[in-house]
Amino acid sequence: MTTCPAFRRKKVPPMTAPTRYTPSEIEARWQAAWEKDDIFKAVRKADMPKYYVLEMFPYPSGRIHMGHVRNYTLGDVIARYKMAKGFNVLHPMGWDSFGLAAENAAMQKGIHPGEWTYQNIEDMKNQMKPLGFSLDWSREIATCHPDYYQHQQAMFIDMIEAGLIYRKNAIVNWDPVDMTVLANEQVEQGRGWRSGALVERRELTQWFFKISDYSDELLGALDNLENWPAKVRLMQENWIGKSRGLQFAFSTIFDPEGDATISPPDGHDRIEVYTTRPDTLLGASFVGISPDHPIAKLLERDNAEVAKFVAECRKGGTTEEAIETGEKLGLDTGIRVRHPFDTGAELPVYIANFILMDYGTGAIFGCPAHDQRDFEFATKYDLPIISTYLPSEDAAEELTEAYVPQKTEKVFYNRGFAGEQWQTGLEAIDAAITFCESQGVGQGVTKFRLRDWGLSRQRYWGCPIPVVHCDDCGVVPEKKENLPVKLPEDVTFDIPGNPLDRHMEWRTTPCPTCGKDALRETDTMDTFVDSSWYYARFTAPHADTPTVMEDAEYWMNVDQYIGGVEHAILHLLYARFFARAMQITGHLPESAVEPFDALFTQGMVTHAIYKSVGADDRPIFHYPEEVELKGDQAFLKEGGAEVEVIPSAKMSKSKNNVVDPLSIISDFGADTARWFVLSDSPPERDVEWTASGAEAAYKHLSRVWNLCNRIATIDTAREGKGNDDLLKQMHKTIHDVTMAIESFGFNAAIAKLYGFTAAIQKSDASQAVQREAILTLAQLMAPMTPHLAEDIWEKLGGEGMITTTPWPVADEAMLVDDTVTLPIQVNGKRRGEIDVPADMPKDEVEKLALAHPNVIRILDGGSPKKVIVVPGRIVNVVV
RNA sequence: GCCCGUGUGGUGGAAUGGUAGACACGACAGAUUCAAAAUCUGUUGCAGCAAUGCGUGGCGGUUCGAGUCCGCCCACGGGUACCA
Repeated sequence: MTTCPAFRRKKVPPMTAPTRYTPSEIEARWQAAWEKDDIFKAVRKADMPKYYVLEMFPYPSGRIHMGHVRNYTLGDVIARYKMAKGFNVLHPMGWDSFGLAAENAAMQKGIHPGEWTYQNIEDMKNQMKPLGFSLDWSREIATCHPDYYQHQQAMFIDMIEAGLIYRKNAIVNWDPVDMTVLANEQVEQGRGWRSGALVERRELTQWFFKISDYSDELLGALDNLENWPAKVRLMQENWIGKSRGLQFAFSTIFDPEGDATISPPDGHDRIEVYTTRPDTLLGASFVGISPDHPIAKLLERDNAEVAKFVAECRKGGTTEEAIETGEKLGLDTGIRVRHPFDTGAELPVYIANFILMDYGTGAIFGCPAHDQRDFEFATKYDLPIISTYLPSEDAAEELTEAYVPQKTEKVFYNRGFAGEQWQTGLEAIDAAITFCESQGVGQGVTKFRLRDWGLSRQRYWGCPIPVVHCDDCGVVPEKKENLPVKLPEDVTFDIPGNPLDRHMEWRTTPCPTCGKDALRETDTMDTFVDSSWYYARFTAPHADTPTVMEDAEYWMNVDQYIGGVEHAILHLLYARFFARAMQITGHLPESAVEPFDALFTQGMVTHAIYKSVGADDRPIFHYPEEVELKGDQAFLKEGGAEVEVIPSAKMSKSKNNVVDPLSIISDFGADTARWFVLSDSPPERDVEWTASGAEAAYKHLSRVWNLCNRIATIDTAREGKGNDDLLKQMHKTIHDVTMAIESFGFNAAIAKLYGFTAAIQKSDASQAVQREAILTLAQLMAPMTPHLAEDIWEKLGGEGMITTTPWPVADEAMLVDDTVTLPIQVNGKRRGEIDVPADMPKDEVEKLALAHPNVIRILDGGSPKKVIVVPGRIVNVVV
């Protein structure tokens, strides 16, 4: 900034522009200009095509991180690009502001969850504003605000009436010391994270959405989501898990040895099982039931051994991962069942800790020969292993592991009972179902893995479930005119558990039906409910009904939804269900049951971890700003000790490798931060944040800015050279960048913009052409670096604001090349190249290729077997 | 465990089945400077003086041609229903 004396001595041309790119000045000025004109405020305009861009709204943790910057920059590029393409853009922002972290903060810091949350929202908004996103802040919503959740409560009541919600028992993680329900993430290795007590599974009556009624619908509709990533559709398909199988019953023999130690439970003379592999029925060697199966529960009452075992099974967390990876345990109940086709055979009934009551019938038969888990179970409990099919007719039956071929593979059925001896698994399954049905042994049924959505949470910081428990009238929805059921504010978190349970003043309320004193429901809703309809609320954020039909009809669906792939299943599936539920209850039009037309899933932002070892052998993680990099090595700024560099880890507070975007913005400006998060990596991949990359981005933007100033001072009368070349490259760049933005190839777009910048820099074209080139460059950069683009536009006399200027259109005539360079391959290896006219016929290209010195040398007088000419691409000579 | 991804130079990455390494970082060399920073120019996959050979996590396959398609394996990441 300061001018040194040596510089002053030189003859300096009179300066007409500031000498340095200063983003802080530029960015503040343009943000004020956009705000003054309210250009991002979305207003319904019937005569304009709309475009709704939505990024998954953030949880207000208090600090934005680079992941947010990336997510919202991606959305902003689309929003600004679509605006330039003439769309009426809706680009709103809000806060997913109920959740566990606020209660944790309350416990740790003694601050009220509401106060903590609202302060975080304020802070994060202040951190986001300098980034210059094209957001319509007038539509801001926070899910923890009664203005939002009262409508959720109203819809909840509508959905109860529509039969979409019911109550049933379900299992939770119970901390027996803290006497509280734990979230899965609060269970560490089977123990409560605070108390350290072994977690138990406990049953509670809870609220459920009947999402499973829509399994087939949600599955089938995936086919129409063409603009969703295939991987997300596949993940949802597998999650819903449609299967066809056989459901049948084994008849039970309760007293096989005649000593009558086990009393036959009433109504349990049969055990219903479901199997997707009925073709393995003759290989069955045991029956397994869930510890939560009615028979297990009956036996538990008067059999101490069973009671002990079942109690053991109930220890540990509830996650599928914990159950599947834990040790497989079983207990022989003494009960036997008859095999339906081998009436002489009796199979033992085991209670097994890996069988889920929620899936199928809560009971299975085990076929150890064709299922690795059953194989291990059979080995452990010394049960027979009986093959039903073999890889060949003479293959040995002795197995050292389960034989599990693809279902599409043909195998030899040595104990088949339906269909051919040689058939595929799929054929055998169908044949087995048909045969069993004809014999009156069960029937073919379709089942889904998808379970109903349990929405009850035994927590304070969530949307209260608007129902009342009355001694006389039972469970009754609150009257709509009494909404919102607001959370009480006078609560404390010094005692574990849900403060709502203890708040008798809040709980006590008149029964909506009979008026007598009754008690409020103290469960609150899963935060996935909040995020299942915010996209719809954004279309009419201040309405006194959940949605407004005209607005929903105009703005829905979301044209482009952007967020992390970690939401591929739960959030996105729940939102799809909820849109249907809203349609049924009259809150969304039929056309909006699939609310997200296109989905883009972006990767994480990662950063190296700097680690050293402290005196007590415990690892110390250093912040990036504490570390100085020299090549591959890193040293502490203080003391100079070398630290270990662990590359590319997910940014995490506990590892101190979180880069604060605010410091990047204050050092280099928002445009640099935006340019950098877009530049190096494709948006769907994880991106490594490096300080050097950010500096490079800043240098480039400075170059563009300097270039603009230089062009402003060129003599306008100068003729210049290479005008057409620069214009040609300009049109190619318009074309390439437009295509790249349309396909989320922002990193590729930026590479083209680098190339075009270099071309302008080296160009000797006239001032008019150079001016046109850099104005176009500014337009193409505007979605990414809007402040810099506006500044260039203004300096070189562009009309109005660049943000509201239509997107440039490439001249098709300028895109075609007269000649092309064709690589010449011999046997697929590149051996040379030739320049030919673009429209040269194949046989002439072939002649030229064969005349190439390298080809002649390799052919060595012989003739080629074959010559492949792909016009405009390649020539391959096969010898 | 199960489901879904990802894997390319020293680094981030590019490449409708058609010249592997665009663009950028870093490094090296040069210009400029009293000197440095900044800026500008050039070189840079590996081996080799070179001709050339080898190269996209590993092994195999399809193809005139494979980073790209298929099969198996390895490593890492996401999800696994109460983190959001």
